[in-house]
Amino acid sequence: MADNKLRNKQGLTEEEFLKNYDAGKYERPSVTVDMLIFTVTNEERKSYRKLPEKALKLLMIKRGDHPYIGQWALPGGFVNINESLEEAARRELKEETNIDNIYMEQLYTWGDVGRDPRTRVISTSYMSLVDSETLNIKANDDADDAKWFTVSCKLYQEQKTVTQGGYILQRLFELKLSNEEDNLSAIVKVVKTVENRITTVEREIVESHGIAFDHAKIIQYGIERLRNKIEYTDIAFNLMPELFTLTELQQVYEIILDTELLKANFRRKISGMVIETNEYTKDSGHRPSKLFRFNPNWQNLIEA
Amino acid sequence: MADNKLRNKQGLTEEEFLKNYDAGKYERPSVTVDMLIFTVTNEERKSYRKLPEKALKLLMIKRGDHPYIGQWALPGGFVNINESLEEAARRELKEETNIDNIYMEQLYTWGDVGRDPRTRVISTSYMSLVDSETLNIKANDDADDAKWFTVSCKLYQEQKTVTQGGYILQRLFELKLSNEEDNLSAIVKVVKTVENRITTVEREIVESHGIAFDHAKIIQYGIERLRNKIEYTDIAFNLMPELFTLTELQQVYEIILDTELLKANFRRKISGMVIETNEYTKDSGHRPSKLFRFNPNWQNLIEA
DNA sequence: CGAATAGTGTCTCTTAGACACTATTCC
DNA sequence: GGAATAGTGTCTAAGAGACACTATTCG
Repeated sequence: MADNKLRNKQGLTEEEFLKNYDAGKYERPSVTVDMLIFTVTNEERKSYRKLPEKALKLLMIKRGDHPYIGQWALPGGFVNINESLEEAARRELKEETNIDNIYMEQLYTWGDVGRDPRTRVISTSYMSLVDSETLNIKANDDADDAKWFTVSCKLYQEQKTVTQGGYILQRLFELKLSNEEDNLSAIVKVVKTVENRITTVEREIVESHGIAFDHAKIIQYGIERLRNKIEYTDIAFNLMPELFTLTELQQVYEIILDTELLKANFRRKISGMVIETNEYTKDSGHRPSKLFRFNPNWQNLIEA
Repeated sequence: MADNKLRNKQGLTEEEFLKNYDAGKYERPSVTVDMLIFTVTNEERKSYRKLPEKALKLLMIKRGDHPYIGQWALPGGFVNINESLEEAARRELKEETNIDNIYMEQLYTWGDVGRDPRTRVISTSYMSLVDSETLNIKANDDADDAKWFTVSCKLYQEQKTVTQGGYILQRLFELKLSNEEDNLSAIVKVVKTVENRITTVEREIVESHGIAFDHAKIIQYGIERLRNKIEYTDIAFNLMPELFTLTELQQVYEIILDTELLKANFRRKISGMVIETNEYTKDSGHRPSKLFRFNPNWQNLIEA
């Protein structure tokens, strides 16, 4: 901290300055955290001999009050004046999932003026990845209901326009959230502009059915980040149970990346991240497969 | 937006609800933006035949008031209630550099409770990259002085401790900011913990000489991001003038990454990102070199 | 010519992608 | 045997890294 004896232009020491500091001079925005809590679950198996398919799930909360009453929003809430952003995020996470110790990462801070019709709200979004076996949902107080939705986010239109000094790349993503009861959807437009060496990316919600606030944008951004990071980090293992087969791991990569991967190549790529055990799956209706665990000593080359 | 006719538990429509909404219920933090404005400049050439060396520069502002009076802080300021985060960042950028249209990217939001001794402040940091030729510094109102500092951030200690379920990787970075008049420095500790498949990264300022608030941490984070992104995106070109030689471009990569690169390999790597012109450097004291410009149609494979 | 920088060719090793093949279990 | 999944070997093409070489300008 600064030297206490220095005086400012008004002749005040730091101590005097801080005592007189009026924090109420400016009107302040509210600050919230929004949580993207992802997990991967096994769906019903189609035949007793087939493997169950996996699905990427996102936790949403039904709004019980205005605004967007009856629509679905990301879990989250206001940041208390005496807790850090991260503490607020962990608190929300605990309230929703009843789990303490899970992977969490700050994504982005959304600060547009009209985001929330109640008042000016700036929101920092966090992404959390949970293994579904460890999971146990607990409903929140100020919300009607918390439910898992199967998420998909597909690029369905891409348009590139070449300009004098660059180009405009416009992409439309269709975001779908569904479970037994509800089907939500949204279209998010992502526009990347390159003009005179300057790149800008803008996101806009074109339409939103049943998804509150600007949360469709936040979800699309989160899925994009998840897709990027799964390629060069080990975050996927946060979605896995303690022991898993390589096919299960591959399925998780496939639903997140929304592509099919070749088995042999996949296994080579992740070979350093896993440790073989001596256990095997049972009652599979076909050849049992070896179980693996995460290798915590895998060294990530790129990330900090 | 939600259906206006729906009524909440208190029997209010959305219109009625919003009219009665009391935004003042909770104490709110202040929200600021902090700008990391980087540029690359040519230093004095040592001999008339040698090429000038390049230096990575960061703009800092001398604090004219408490707290941290006399120390140096990142440019930035409070977010007004009627402007978006990004607008606030662009406004600060314009105030400091007098330039409108430059590269800017949101980095991270810092929300620890004790960050600012005046009051609770949550700050979103942005990184901007400017070509030094286009630059023209304009001093800020509430600051004594704005000055460019040569930045370096070196890893000088790395310690890995293996635990039962993972490891702890502790890294110490030495951050140095210097110009003709001032030498600032800080040591930032970055601890990566992997335990039971969960990865956590924490940053802590071990010591800070002349750098205000937690800004040493923010700078270290920004440089890390810059180093990562220069490897797989085209952001480096924001630091280049319209026309440049490949050696200049390589020098920019080298000072940011803090390593020497092999010329032939570097040229192969960036060949798709540049367009050859018919112009050459003059009066170089040796063989002139071809000038290139950025190729705006270079397709980035990874990023959105 | 020599100092300094510009610019190119090529070898090696690693990795990503595609494909084909073998192995094992249960019914 | 057949259905289903487990698991491996190998070819090819692209890329990263290291190194050596040639080219051009100015003084």
